[in-house]
Amino acid sequence: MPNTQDARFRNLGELEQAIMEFVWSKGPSSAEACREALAPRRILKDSTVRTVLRRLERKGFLTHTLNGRTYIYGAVEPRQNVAVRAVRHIIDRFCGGSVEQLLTGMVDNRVLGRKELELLERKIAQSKERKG
Amino acid sequence: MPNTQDARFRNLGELEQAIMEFVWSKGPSSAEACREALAPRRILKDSTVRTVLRRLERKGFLTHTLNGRTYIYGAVEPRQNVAVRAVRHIIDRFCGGSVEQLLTGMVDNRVLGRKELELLERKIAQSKERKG
DNA sequence: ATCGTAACGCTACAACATGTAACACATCGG
DNA sequence: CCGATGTGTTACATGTTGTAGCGTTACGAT
Repeated sequence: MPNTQDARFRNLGELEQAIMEFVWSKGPSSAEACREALAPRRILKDSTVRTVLRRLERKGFLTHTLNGRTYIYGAVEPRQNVAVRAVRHIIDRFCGGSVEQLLTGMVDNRVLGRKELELLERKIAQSKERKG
Repeated sequence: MPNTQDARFRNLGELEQAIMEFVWSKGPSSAEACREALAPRRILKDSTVRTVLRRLERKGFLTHTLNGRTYIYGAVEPRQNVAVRAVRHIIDRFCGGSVEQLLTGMVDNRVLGRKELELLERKIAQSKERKG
């Protein structure tokens, strides 16, 4: 039985990750732009970059528009949304869907420390104002 | 270039997940116990279960002790720690290591809602009492 | 001591994911 | 019409995961 998980919940590969990172930071970009951006660290043929871009599009991370006959790939969702979706997936898988369990664990593991809690406190206050 | 990520940051496969789930919920268990637990949903040869258990041990999710000549596999870490580690990994990859970014995203995406924020508020209060 | 059985590791294989690229096709400008 | 540019197709190596066959070893009953 193959892995049935939706691709968007799986980890991206290293190169996929790097390319997404670039598109997220620089905005919609051509294949060539991606290739050049990666060039300092890894030399890739453009067909390589193109293949990965196409795969990322098929997986739902990117879409392209046309500029002349050049594909401009842009992220479907901002980084943060992808991160949140991934986290929600973890919550479902490891915490029985309970966000609290995760938060508790994060505090216990000092991933959420004093500073973050105080930030959240402010955010809670804001949220209360906004919505009643 | 293969994927260099530490195994403990990768998603577990479906069967691996199921087995971890069982061990986490029922505590240290033999291969047979695992097999029987999964049996209602999927019929597996014991060599299958054993292989996966061994892999999980190699990956650092399980350890075994001996009971007679039977291996008893127990989780190295509780679920929540694994979840938190996975989340931290996401934070590093998608949020530039900033927990705040993730939390903000979670609020924006309504993964953290009113209820959770209030729970966190209490937790913050507790934390303040405890540590000064 | 012997033999079946329980428990284990080793090896293998198919399916899929990912990095990587060669090549072939289309098209735009000169 | 030709080369440069941009794209899709196909392929292949390596690694992961699900699945299992087999061979080996040791324990308990005869």
